[in-house]
Amino acid sequence: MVALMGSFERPMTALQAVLSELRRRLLDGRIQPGDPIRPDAVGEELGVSAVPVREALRILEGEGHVTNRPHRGYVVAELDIDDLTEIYRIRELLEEEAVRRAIPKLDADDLAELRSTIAEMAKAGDDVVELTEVNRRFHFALFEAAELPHLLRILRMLWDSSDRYRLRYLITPENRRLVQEQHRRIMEAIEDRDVERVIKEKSLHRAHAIDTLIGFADPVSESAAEAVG
Amino acid sequence: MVALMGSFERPMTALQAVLSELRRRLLDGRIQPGDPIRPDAVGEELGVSAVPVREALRILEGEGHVTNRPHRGYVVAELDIDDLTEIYRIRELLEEEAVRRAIPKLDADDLAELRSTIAEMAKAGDDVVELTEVNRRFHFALFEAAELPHLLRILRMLWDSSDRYRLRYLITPENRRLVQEQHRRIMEAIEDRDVERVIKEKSLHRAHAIDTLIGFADPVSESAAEAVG
DNA sequence: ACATTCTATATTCCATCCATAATCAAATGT
DNA sequence: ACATTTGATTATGGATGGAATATAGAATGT
Repeated sequence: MVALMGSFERPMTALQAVLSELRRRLLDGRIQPGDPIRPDAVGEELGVSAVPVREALRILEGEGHVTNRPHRGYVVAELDIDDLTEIYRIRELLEEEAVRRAIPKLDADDLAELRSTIAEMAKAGDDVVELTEVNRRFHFALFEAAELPHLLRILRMLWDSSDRYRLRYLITPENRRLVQEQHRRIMEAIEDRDVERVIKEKSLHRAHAIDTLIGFADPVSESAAEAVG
Repeated sequence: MVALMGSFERPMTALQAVLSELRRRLLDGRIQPGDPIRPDAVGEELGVSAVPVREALRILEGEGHVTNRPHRGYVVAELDIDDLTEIYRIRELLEEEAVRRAIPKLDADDLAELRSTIAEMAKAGDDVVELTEVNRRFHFALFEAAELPHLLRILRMLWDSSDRYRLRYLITPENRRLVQEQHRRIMEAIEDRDVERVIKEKSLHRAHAIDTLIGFADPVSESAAEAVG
């Protein structure tokens, strides 16, 4: 048998379908913070039962997207200014480590991948969802080279939980232009294998984002309650 | 109505019961890395159906304790030397931040809590499971003072995923003695509000643990596959 | 009028049952 | 003898229905 291509069309489970649909809705704002999510209703809408929906919600709960209180259901989590600031601080700590490990390991393919995402970004134009995804691919193409699976997992979690807010950052044309410029500067530093400069440019990138994001976020609400003991 | 005590005896859901039972078994080694976990079998054993077991497994999957491949079931994840090293490195980065933020905020109650865990530890004697739990309470009593919920969540995840191995570290009387000594030294630095010294002592504490743990771990297996896409 | 208890409703949580995908062994063909 | 295909078995993933819990509103008492 020949080596079959990258990832074959596996029969998608209902869980996977529901999960990616809920993620999309959380990202594009069709489901808002504070909204309750009713497994039965979602299931009916998507043509599945409540069971796989509940499993999807457990996963989203683990990622911090929704909160659950026993017998009271699921609610979309809110991130206030403190939450966003904290998440960006953690990202700063972990991404610096990822970059340090990644830069020396980058091979030709990785560099090509990075350059191509920059090109894609230019082509994406004003499609904000697309831009958010490409932006993410750019940064993770770098992180992945570090070959630190646990670190990567945590970074994915952190990006996931703030994707929704990052999308709003890209709504203004001014910010879209700026992001492209910053990516180019980061890319130059990467090509020079200048670790410290990459870290610095990425810090500036993050700093501008978080400063703007803070304007969008809810002033300060009490932190979402823990769950499931 | 009077304010009712800390946390009232809520009617535990089957999910919660299964989840804590599975956690216990993962911790004390009754379920070993590589073992498959069959929802139906576990459910029958615990007197519940497969449904809540599967939800519990989704949560454990999110925490990295088990892996799942669609239609192929759940398997307890293995941590090799690389995994443990990586996890301890991430802990180092994040715990340093937690300590920096926590120390200035510690109040009298927090200090009392910390001291009491040290006393408990002395009393625990040779009960390794108990010691593991108290050890954990000591460190998290400190981290919690930082009031960084997301950071705390990640740290809990990291500790969870390596609890199993940490327990084996405490099996030798020599290590048990050492841990007590190290806690005392950390405590002294805390009482002096000497941030840098706390960080340094905690680093030594971790370093000794990871050096020993590496002896227990599997040499190197390929990393566990991702899941659920 | 206010607080408390009772009742009705909605929704969660879970047990049972079933369809489908994956696995293993036997059978077939080259 | 070896690879491939077929068929039987097992466990997963999901649908349906029902018991238990929380919530909101009505009824009752002070």
